Amino acid sequence: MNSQSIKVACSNCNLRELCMPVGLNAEELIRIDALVGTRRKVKRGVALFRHGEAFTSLYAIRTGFFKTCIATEDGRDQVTGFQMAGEIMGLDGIVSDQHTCNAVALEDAEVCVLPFDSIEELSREVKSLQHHVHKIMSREIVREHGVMLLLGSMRADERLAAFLLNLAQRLHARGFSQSELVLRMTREEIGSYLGLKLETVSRTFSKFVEEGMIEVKQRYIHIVNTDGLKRIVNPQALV
Amino acid sequence: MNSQSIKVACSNCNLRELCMPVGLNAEELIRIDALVGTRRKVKRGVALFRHGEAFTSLYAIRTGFFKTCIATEDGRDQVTGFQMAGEIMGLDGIVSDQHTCNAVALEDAEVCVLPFDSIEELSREVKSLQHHVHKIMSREIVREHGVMLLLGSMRADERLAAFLLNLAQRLHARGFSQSELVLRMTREEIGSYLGLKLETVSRTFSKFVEEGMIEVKQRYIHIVNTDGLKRIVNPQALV
DNA sequence: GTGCCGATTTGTCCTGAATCAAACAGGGGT
DNA sequence: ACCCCTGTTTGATTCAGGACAAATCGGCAC
Repeated sequence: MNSQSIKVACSNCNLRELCMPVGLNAEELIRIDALVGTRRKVKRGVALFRHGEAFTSLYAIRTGFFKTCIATEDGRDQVTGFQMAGEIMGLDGIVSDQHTCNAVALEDAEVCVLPFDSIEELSREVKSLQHHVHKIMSREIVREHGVMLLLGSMRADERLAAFLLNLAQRLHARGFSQSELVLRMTREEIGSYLGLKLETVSRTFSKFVEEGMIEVKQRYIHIVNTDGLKRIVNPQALV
Repeated sequence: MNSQSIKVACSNCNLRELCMPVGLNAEELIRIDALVGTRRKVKRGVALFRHGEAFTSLYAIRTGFFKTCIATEDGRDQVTGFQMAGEIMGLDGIVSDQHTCNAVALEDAEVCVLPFDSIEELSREVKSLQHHVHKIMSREIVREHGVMLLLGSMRADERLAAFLLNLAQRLHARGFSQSELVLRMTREEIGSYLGLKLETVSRTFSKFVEEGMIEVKQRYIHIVNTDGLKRIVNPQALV
């Protein structure tokens, strides 16, 4: 067993508290090490999978940052999410055995390939894995409910504030600062996700800067007034 | 075994081709009959479950029509979906062991209560059930992607056309006409789902009537020109 | 039948975000 | 160091949908 094969295992992955193995005990953890068939590196700008491709596996992000988006034949394009280390992609493919969206790396990335057959097989034996898989899918459904709320009923500034707070919170859970972040996506991609045009995103950033909520230097964002942003999203929340 | 207990079984439910048992063979079908713990009648306007309540079961709709919606403390309210016979509700509750949205009956309804513990238990033994549960969750994720596309990038008339076509298609799959339908929800609920105000929904209906696309009489809708509606949603689709 | 009330339609005006346009970075390659 | 190209900012204008208001409709209780 060389150092490479040791590394390809959930049990010594530093993301195990965030990723597939959450909630598993030591013994179960060892059992799911076998889930990770291979690793795959994905260069910035390259698709991990595309709409229409056969679905075989879920993907757990080890490093890097992705967007998922759906594109219609008439040229519409909607970013459906941004994914970071420890998050699972590919759930959309299960229902029809083919992917229904594109997953594109926004920076050089590495993913663990989790063959779905193996996940189902092991899920039948390891109760806590089964339940965790259900939770992962349920979490995605709930996340999307939140996006629907955002898209259906929020103003531009509310959407952007919610977006920044969400990103910061997820990065914080991964050990990064909760007030400083580097955006991996363009203003246009943010706009697509939030149902806004890139100019509106840019203007709203500028407005937040004027109001002293944040500092912006290109993709770098410093959240100066977290409570202020929270108040924008939900005026009642903090009195 | 009386006639009542015979009826409480997937194997003689006329929705078995649409509901939980899809893809199961005769033997498996009998095994999942035991899943249905009880039936529950829900009067129009009453909540089957509410945000914050403990999650214990999924619900399969036998008869009736529901909406699911999330409400925020600041009074925002977003309809996240409309559900009809054969569809499964409650998936949002798995991740945190409590429901995160409200499910309200839009007409008198009856649901099958499927204790989630039992589903997981049986899923570990019946492969095809396991896979079907995964598909149901994946389908919901994909559906929500579609709603995100709609909310993020479509105009009012495109949203409403897509909504009508989707309803008609689902009703058709249940043996109803594909061109006539009776809306179970108010203009306001449609608007909430589509990210529009009720006045805009009403105006857009009127516009469709003027253009000869549909006929409207209160909640009754007759789709006169399906292709016309499809062209509104996607101009490229039909040449 | 009458009256009430919620749902819907329609009208008018207004506004937030889109559109169009132009200037302005900044980074990478040569 | 230079240029090019992509991404971003900012300005001016437009417009789709929202907000507000009023009229109409229909069902239901009495």
